[in-house]
Amino acid sequence: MEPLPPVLASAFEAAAGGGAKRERTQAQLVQAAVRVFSARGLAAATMQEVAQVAGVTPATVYNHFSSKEALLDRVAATLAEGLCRAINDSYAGIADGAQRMAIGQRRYIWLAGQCPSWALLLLDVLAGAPQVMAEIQKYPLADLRRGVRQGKFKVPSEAAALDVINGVCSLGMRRVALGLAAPGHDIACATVVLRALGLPGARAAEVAARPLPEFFA
Amino acid sequence: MEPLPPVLASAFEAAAGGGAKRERTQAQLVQAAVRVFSARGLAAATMQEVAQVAGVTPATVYNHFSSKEALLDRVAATLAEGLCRAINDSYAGIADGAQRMAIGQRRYIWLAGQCPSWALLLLDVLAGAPQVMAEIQKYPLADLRRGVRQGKFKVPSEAAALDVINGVCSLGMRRVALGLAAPGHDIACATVVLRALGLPGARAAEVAARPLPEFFA
Amino acid sequence: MEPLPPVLASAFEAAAGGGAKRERTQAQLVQAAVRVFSARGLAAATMQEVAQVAGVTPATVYNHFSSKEALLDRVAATLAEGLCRAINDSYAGIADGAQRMAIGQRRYIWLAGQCPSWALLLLDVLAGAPQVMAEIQKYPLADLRRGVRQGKFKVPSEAAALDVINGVCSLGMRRVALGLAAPGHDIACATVVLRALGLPGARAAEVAARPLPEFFA
Amino acid sequence: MEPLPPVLASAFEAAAGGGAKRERTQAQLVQAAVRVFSARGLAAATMQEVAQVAGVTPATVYNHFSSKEALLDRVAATLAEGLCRAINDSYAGIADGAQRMAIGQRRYIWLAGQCPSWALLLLDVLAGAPQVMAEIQKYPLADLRRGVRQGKFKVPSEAAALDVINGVCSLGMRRVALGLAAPGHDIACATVVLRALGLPGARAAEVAARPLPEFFA
DNA sequence: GATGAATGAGGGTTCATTCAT
DNA sequence: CATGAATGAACCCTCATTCAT
Repeated sequence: MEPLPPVLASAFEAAAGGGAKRERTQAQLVQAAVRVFSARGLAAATMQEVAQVAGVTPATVYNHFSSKEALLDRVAATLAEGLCRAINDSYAGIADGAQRMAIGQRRYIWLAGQCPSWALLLLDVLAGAPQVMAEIQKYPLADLRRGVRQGKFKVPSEAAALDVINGVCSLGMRRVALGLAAPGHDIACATVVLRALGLPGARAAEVAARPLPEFFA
Repeated sequence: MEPLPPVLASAFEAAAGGGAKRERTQAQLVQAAVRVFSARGLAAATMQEVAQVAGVTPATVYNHFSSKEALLDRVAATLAEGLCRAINDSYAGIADGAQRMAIGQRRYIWLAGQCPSWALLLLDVLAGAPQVMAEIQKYPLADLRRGVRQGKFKVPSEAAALDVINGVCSLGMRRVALGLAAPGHDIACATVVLRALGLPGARAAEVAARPLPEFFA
Repeated sequence: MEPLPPVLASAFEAAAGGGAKRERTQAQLVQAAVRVFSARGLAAATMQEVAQVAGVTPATVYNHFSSKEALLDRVAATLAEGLCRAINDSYAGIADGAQRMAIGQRRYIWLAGQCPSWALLLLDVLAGAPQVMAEIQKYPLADLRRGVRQGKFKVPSEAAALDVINGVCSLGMRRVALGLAAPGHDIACATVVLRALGLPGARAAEVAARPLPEFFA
Repeated sequence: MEPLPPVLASAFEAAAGGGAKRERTQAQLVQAAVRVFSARGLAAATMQEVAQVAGVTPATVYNHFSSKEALLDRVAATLAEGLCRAINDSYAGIADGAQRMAIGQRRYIWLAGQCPSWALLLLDVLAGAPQVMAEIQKYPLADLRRGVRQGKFKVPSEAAALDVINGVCSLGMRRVALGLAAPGHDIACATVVLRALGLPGARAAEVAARPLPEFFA
């Protein structure tokens, strides 16, 4: 089984590095779960293999997570929040809501190219963990509102705006992760999203194509 | 278990009404599968319950579909193609690519409000039947190209355009099916999609809000 | 699936060539059964595949054979009696009981080298069809008694003699069919059998090594 | 269902008496399997009945044996090695290769009379477990080579010799187990085998008829 | 005589989960 | 806290067999 790609590994480091033993064990279990879920697919993955990959017995997994679903939720939360924060931090210094939005779109899609199987896992677990999905909506929502406040975005409704932001991001990631995308798909996606949010076409293309800030995941 | 909503029932009628017994039985099985998959969820549904709902023995199901996956594929194809065609037919008389696109978006989202559980099932089965998903892409793709030829759409890439079309449609349907959407979400979604495809904001809103043609599913 | 080897095909010809249609159909079914049983193994073979190979429906098979076991019995009988008679006929002109015995041993083992999968099938079906096995005992038993009458064989009991005759023949065939035998295994087997039946060692080896009469199966 | 005959029971005792629980459970499962396989026949036996007879659930059986075939292999190995060793030990003090060979033949055939259903099971499982069969060949092979070294046996090939040894033993056991043998079949079989291996007739009969050493299975 | 369709019965196998130690 | 062992509950799937047409 391939090792965790570096770009994602840091998402687990905070937890794994924490002092308490219980936290460290749980972090190991989550890592094992990520690998098993990713390798086998959500439905086909078994608790027994998670335990085996983590180097413990199934009973131990249940000492930390009361059910498979609970473990899934934790995986979803860990993956999503780690990534969201890392990506959000990467453009902390940028004020323009439109540019922030474009960077977010492009980084997620870029990530899908860097570690495809993990991206597909992320999409899968989020589809099954709605409350986690709701939780991480705060990041795009904040950028959306910032853009609106700045007069750059103008949208019929926040709901429709979120649907386009998340919808394009999901499908763009999937397309890239499956190797079906041409180069520059991230920029194209960012462009259509910005236009959907109300930027004029030329301006959308320009903002979407700006160089990405560095990203330390 | 709720009965098949009328708007979807016609998708099965051709098959169910056909003369040959084999076809009739298969149509019954597909109907039963739709109900069971929808009620239990894709993963939790069992062939035994499908058989029971269809009024046959499990062995009979396997006489017609060699595996659960084969049955799922057929359900996906039946649902998707039936709907796609019905919706497409509903705006056959409309020449404007942008308006056709808006009608498509809105009809799918409207449908999610009419029969939420079927809509969620549709989204689920399509996620697991990529070849069916690919097959039905021809409908939005045709409208997209029509709009481009008419000079109404201008997109960075067909791939990005399809991602926005499908992404917004999926999330919009889900939001409506889950009862999380405000009234008019269909129009809002159509608006953002049209803008993403290059229509100026005002024009997008106007086209998206035009009255829908009648729909006989 | 490989065709029936010529050396065995004739075993079915009498039946297949017979005038009545019912007989011809049954002969086709038996041929199909031989191929399926041989290809899949007795336990794994299914009536449905037999039907398919024979080009009929399963129900038709049951019009001719009341059960799988009945079909198996017929296969056993057809194979065994066809072979026994052909081999027996091949040394009809030889009076010496010892030589007849040696020829029989060697022909069966030679056959296992010519068509291994059929030989293994024969061994399998005979193991499961004791009455057929009993029926074909008459051939070696006749040669045994002939040898005894001629004063060439001297055995503690007919039962022990049959056990050695059949035991060596079975294992020798299996060994050859599995490709585990050195050249000349047929002669070696015939030699030990003749010795077991009372021939002095040198004479056993000489008789066992005599040229085989022609064989038209 | 008849209990394990004492003469075979000891083959399981070492394992059953062992301290570790896992080993004890496996020994129970093997015992249960022996009884079920023997009562129902190899093909018709089910894991569920094995579990029931062992007093556990089917899942437990699969905790110890990954498949029905794995269980069968273990049964074959346990039966065969236990018996082989016990019989071999019973004539440990005898130097004469011919006599050792005769004792082996007779003991196996005697055993078939003592516990017929177990003998038939043994023959069945060995037919389906070639690697176990190969493993236990070392016992007769050693005696064969010993006899050859002692100048008592003279055989055309080891392969033919093994075929006669095993062939007669198998058929002799089966005949006795099925109740088809006259008294003294064991001696008759041993006689023909010794003659096949090169002993002169009179000497073969004398050696084969010597009293058997005691046997504590 | 042949068939299309259906089935009854059950088999092997899996896996989330529990509990005494 | 971790474990070894066990389990309950089903599931998917198979196949010999039947019967109206």
